[in-house]
Formats: sequence, structure tokens, C-alpha cells
Amino acid sequence: MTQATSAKVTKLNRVERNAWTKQKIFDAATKIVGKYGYAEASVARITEAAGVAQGTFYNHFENRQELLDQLLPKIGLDMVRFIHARTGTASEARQEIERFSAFFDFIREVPEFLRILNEAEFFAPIGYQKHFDNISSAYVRILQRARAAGATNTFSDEEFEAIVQVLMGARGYLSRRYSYSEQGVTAVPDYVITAYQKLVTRGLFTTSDKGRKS
Amino acid sequence: MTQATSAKVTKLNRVERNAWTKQKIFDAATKIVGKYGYAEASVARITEAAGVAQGTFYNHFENRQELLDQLLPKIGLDMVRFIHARTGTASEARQEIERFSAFFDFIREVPEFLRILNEAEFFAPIGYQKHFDNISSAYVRILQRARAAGATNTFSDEEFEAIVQVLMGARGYLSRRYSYSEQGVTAVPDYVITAYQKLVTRGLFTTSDKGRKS
Amino acid sequence: MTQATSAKVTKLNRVERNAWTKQKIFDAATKIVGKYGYAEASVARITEAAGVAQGTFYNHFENRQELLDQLLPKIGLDMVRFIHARTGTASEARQEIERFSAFFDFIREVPEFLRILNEAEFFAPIGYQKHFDNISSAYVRILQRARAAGATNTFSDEEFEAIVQVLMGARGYLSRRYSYSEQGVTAVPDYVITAYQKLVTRGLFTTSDKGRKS
Amino acid sequence: MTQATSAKVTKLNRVERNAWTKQKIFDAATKIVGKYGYAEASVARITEAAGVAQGTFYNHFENRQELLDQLLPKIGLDMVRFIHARTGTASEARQEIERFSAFFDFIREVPEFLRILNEAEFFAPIGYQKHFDNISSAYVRILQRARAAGATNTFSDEEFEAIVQVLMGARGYLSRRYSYSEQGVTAVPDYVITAYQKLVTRGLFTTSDKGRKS
DNA sequence: TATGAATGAGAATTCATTCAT
DNA sequence: AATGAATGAATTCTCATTCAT
Repeated sequence: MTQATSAKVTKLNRVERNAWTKQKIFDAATKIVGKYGYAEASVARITEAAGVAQGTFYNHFENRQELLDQLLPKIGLDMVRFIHARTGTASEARQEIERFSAFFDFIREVPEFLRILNEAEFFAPIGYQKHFDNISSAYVRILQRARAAGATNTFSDEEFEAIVQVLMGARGYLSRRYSYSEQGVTAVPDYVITAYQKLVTRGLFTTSDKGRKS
Repeated sequence: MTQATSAKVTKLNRVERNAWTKQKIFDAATKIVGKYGYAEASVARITEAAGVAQGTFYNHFENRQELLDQLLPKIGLDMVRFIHARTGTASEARQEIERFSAFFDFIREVPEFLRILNEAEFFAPIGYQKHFDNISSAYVRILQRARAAGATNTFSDEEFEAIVQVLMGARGYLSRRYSYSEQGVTAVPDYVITAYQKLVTRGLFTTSDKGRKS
Repeated sequence: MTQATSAKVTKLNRVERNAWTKQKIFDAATKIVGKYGYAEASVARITEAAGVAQGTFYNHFENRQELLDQLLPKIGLDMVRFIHARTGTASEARQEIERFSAFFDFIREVPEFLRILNEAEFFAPIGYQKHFDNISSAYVRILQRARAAGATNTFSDEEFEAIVQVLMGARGYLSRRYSYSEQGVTAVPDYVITAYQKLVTRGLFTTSDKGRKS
Repeated sequence: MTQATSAKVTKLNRVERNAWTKQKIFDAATKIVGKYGYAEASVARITEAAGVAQGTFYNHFENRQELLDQLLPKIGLDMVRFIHARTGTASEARQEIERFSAFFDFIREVPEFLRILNEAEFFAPIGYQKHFDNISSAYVRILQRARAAGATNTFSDEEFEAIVQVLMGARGYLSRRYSYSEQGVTAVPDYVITAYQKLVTRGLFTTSDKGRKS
């Protein structure tokens, strides 16, 4: 997540100052929504946290909703990049486990993400849609490539789409159950990983070596 | 779903009248939350739909939140009964598919359920917790019995817990994606069922006949 | 104008208390709009003057505009009654002068009226429309009766409608010019009355050719 | 109405550029107030329409109100010139009808005028005052000359002042009623002209006793 | 127990004006 | 002179809850 540096701002031109202010608001919103949820993220609270006047908010965002709807897609991209960087070249099944694990690593790195993600469906539906379109289309492509490599059981494209919903649902519900507590975001127990691994390696992927990248 | 009959209530004693009023409020809340969501379910709106005064609300519920938190657990029990009634004595794997299908049948029978369920996490967290504890413990027991019958792959109790989260996540995300539209609640396409079936029969259950009830 | 009496309110039932509160708000609005104009009549200001909470306002009026739009028609009726009571049985021409004079008497009795009337077109257009429909249709009927009695020059119904606009315009502009000052509302000079009298009884110009430029 | 030409302005000195910017703002304000009214004429909207920055506004006008108060007097002069050009050398009575008709022609030529005029009383009171002083003093002089020519009935100077208010009120109310619609500004029906003509040449009531109630 | 008016804190948003660049 | 981001007071309206009847 981009972070407005609090370093002394000595010489910024107009454009930079403008962008910096917007980023301050954005970061403040991320922090507040992540910690207290969308419902508590009033413009007053966000601008106070950002250290700007309420009116300033509306120089940068059309309205409160517009900002809220930008939160998830932006952080979602960070997630995609993070997971991609953590995914190696082992077998397709193994890669899926790596992605799964990386997801839980990511939400510990960006603890705001979980709440921003989970509440988005109701409080930022446009952002939610955008994010899920991003994620699920990319995910389907991954599965299609695995299928082309002979690494999956027999699934049609439409079935893959449904499977992706299941896999995303798994992450969502498991993170809710095992990562999320009053204290903050914690790692999931190993048995969560192994359970997922057993389900998808036998259920989704072929267990031969055919899917392994050379 | 229990339904306050609108038939003329001529002879009710004090206790019955009391319960009836409470039920009217409850039913009104179910309808409104189901249709418009928790956020739109103001006390004013609920009491108006119930045909009672706003003040009456507080004779039956401590506050608005208390009512909201009762919605999901109550309707959740209806769901459990519904699904149980639809589950036969075929193989364990087959039974899971029946439960899965029955879930989607239920949400068409009780279209309020989906919204009450999906939004509960944020608007009725206590009710959400109660519901999920109900469901997941029951679900784990089902899986344990299947395991005892030799019908599942090797999973520990803890892994079953995680699996249950995945299966519930699957229902949640799939219903969101495939059942929910502006028009109302519709049936899911067949390929959703088959995708789920492929994933869990190979991933979760053994494919032999060992798990079949005698 | 109805006036919420400030006498001690010892025993009022619910309905009466309700009506009394609404009347308090109404009276406060009348006073404020009359003194400072619609633009300054914020809900905060009105409710403060009425001695009720802001929220109370919305128990009695849908929104701010609804109240504003009720102001003029209500006082307008008071005006009609007032003028009617002051109109005798002299000649039609004389009666018109009486009505004209009575108008200026009325605005001194209800000094709020002038501002409520004049600004209504822009700040309370619905109320303005209602008021003017009331007034002009009644006025046209008066003229038609006078015509039937042979007391007017030759005018068609449509021309009467236009004439009514002129007569109302006369009252509006003259009151603005001669009655309205920082100090409050004062009587119009006699020559305003006589000028109006001459115009409506004899017209402005002689009909001979004397005024033609050579 | 003066109009800032949009032709490319290549060679302007400092003073000319300055005047040109001010004119752009002025024209934009005229257009916006004419179309949407003073209340909607925010500085942001005006400057955007003028194609200058908001801050620029305050280099040319002390504040928003100052500009608004200049609108009507300026355009009012255009009206005076327009009407004067349309007035011939027929009888005084005839000339008044010509002026009256010319007024309605003018508001069709400059459709912004009506709104700028009508709302000015409340949104630009200083400009309103200035305009009406302009108009009414000129109008009184016209009537005085007609009187000197023996073309009017007997009116004192003060009565003429009042008469002028009536005549201006007639224009104001009639234009509001007959020229102004959602579509724009339209011509008034003929009977409006004839009604006015009859009123000012012959008066409204017969002076015989026929109308007296028995 | 039922009623429903009263409460008042808090929400999002607007906008004239300022001022550093 | 031109710019346009920043300001913050003020606006309308909502709603859970209270309480006298």
C-alpha cells in the first residue's frame, strides 16, 4: 500500500502537493476502514485523521462513496502482486497452496485488507464488483492454463468459474474464522493449510506430475 | 419461518397478546431486512410494517440490535430442518450434494434468508456468530460420522473444522454470485452443482461405496 | 393569523399537544420568514424560536420546504377574509378602492405578510402558486359580477384575467415602494390611493388627440 | 447585451486583457443567472462557465454579491434603449402601448432579463434598487411630458410616481404569468395587450351609477 | 402494555472566500 | 493577474431511544 510519507515536505509543486493531500486522505481512510469498518468511516473522521479540513475532502473525491469504492480495488492490486511474487514454479497443485498461503501472509502484512474486503460487498458495492471481477477473471485464467497443462481434473470453463467462487469463499470464510480477532490479524494454523491442500489436490488437481513446470 | 397469522385475534390472554405482538415485530423485521437489508431496517420502518407504535418495540426488545441479532439464528434453524428433510440415505458424498442443492432450494423458498445471512456478519455480529456456531458444529459432526463410516479421506477433527468453513464459504459465495439478482433469488445453474460435486467427491470423500448407509 | 398562545398549558391531551407544537413551529416560521426572509429561515433557527428540538420539526413537516410552502396560502386566506370584511356595498368602483385600501391595512396588521408574499415566488413556489390561484380566481369572479351588473367597461374573461394580474402587480409593487422600510410596515400615502382610484375609474390617458406629437 | 467575443485574442495589452477577463465573468454570470437563477449562480459555476479560475473572480469583484448587483442595472439599460427605439410619435396613449409591447419583445430578445429582474429584489437588492430608480425616474418624466401636452388625466407628480409603480408592476406580473415557462420566454397573448390598453386609456370601471348595489 | 411525540447528536455535503505559488 | 487547493462554518435531514400519558 502506498503510504504518504510524513517526512518534512519542504519543496513540492502544486501538482505534488495536490497528490500528496489526496494520498493523505486515502491513507487515513484505509486505516480507519481497516480498523473500524466502513460504517464508522465518516468524512469527519477521515479528514481529521488525514489532518485536513472536511471541505478539502470534496476537492479530491466527488463524495464519500467514491473514495470508499476505490479502497478495495487499489489494495486488491497490491494483494495480487504480493501473491504473484510468492508463487513459485512447482506443480500446479503446489502453486495453488502457495497462493493460498500467500493470501494469509498478505492479510498479516496489510491487516486493513480483511475488513476492507469483507465489508465491501455492502458498503462499497462498486469497489467490491471491480475487485472481484479483477480477481476471478485472473484466477480462472490460472486454472485454464493448469488444465491446458493437464494438471487439473475435468472441468468446463463455467465450472471453473464456480470453482473460483468456492476458492475465494474458502479464503474469505477461513480468514474470518482463523485470522481475525480483537487483537488483530494472526497466522492461520497449519491444519487449515493441510485441510485446504487435501481438498484441492485431490478434488481439483490431478496428482500426477504432468502439471509441473519444467 | 413462523408467521404471525393475520386472522382476527379475538380471544387472547395477556401472555398470548404479548407474544403475538412480539411475533408481528419479528416477522416485519424479517421481511424488511430480507428485502432492504439491515441498514434500511430502522425501528420506525419495522414498527410501521408491524402495525405497532415505535415505543412498543422497546417493550419487547432491549434495543434494535437485539432484534437484529435474533433474526439469523432463528431462520437458520429453519434452514437446518429444511436441509435435513431433503437429505436421503445415499452415499455420504451423494448426501453432501443433496445438502448443497437443498441449500439453494431453501434460499428460493425463503428469499429473505440470503440477505439476512450475508449482511449479518457486519450488522448483526452476535447473531452471525450464533448461527455459524450452530451450523458448523452440526456440520462437523456429520463429517465425523462419515469418517467413522470410512467414507471420507483422511482428515483430522481440526481439519474438518476448516473444511466446514470452506464448504460454508462455497455456499455463501456461490449463492451471492449465482442466486442473487435484482429480480430476486433464482436457482443456480447445473454446472455450479457439478463443479461442487467434482471438487468434494474427489477432494473430500472416498469414491468407493464404503460410506453408503445400509 | 392564528397564534399559539403562550398561556400556561396545563391540561392538553395528546392531540392538542401535537397541534400546539405544530402551531408553535408554524408561528415561529412566520415570524422569522417575515422578519428575515425565507433564505434565513433555517430549520435550526425556526425550531430554536419555537422552543423545540430540530428533530421535532420533522415529526410535523416532511421537510423544510413543505412548511415554507404552507406559509403563504395560510396567511393569504387571512388576508382574503380581512379584505372581505372591510368591503362594503358601495359602487363597484368604490368597492375596489376599499379592497385596495384594505390590503394596505392588512399588511400593517400582519407585517410578516409582505415578505412572505414577495419572496414566495422563488423560495416557496408551490405555496406561491396556490396562493395566486386562490386570489386571482376569486378576483376574476368579482370582476365578472361587476361586469354583469354593468359596472365595468368592456372586457372579455381573458382580459379580466390579465387585469387581475395588473391589479395584483399594483398592490405588490406599491407596497414594496411605499409600505416597506427598515422600520417596519407603514401606511401608504393618500396619493397612492387616489392615483390608483383615478387609474381604475378613468384610466391614465385622455382619449382625445391632444397628446399626439405634432 | 455586451458579449465577450470568443475570437482569438492575440494582441491585448494588460488593461485590455484585464477588461476582457472581467467581461467574460460578467457574461457568464448573466447567462447562468438568467438560466438558473441567482441562487444557483455560485462563484464556482460562474468562473467555470467563464473559463477562469475561482480565485480570478476576486481580482475583478470584491465579492460575489457585488457582481450580482451589477447584473440588472447593466441589462436594464439595454432594455431602456431597446424600448426607446421602438417608441414612435403617435399619441401618448399609443406610445405607452408601444412601450408596453416593446417590453415583451425585449424579454424575448434577452430571455435572461426576466429572471435577472424578477429575482433581483431578493438576491441583488442593491442592483434592484438602482435599476428601479433608473426606470421609474425616466418613466415619471415621460408621464410629466405627456401631462404637459395635455394628454393625461389629472395626476399630481406624486400620483405619477405611484402610477409608475403600477405600470411596472403590471409588466412584472404579466410577464411572470404569460411569458415565462419551462420552455423559455414566449410572446404574451393579444388580449393582454388589449386589456392593458383599455385600462390605461379608459380605466376599469364605468363612472356611472350602474354598478352601485341597491 | 401501548402509544407516538420529543429529543439531539451526528451524518454528508456546499460554497464564499483566502492565500501561497 | 491568474491560479486552484484549502478552509470551516452552516445547511438539511435521520434515527435510536426516552418518557409522559
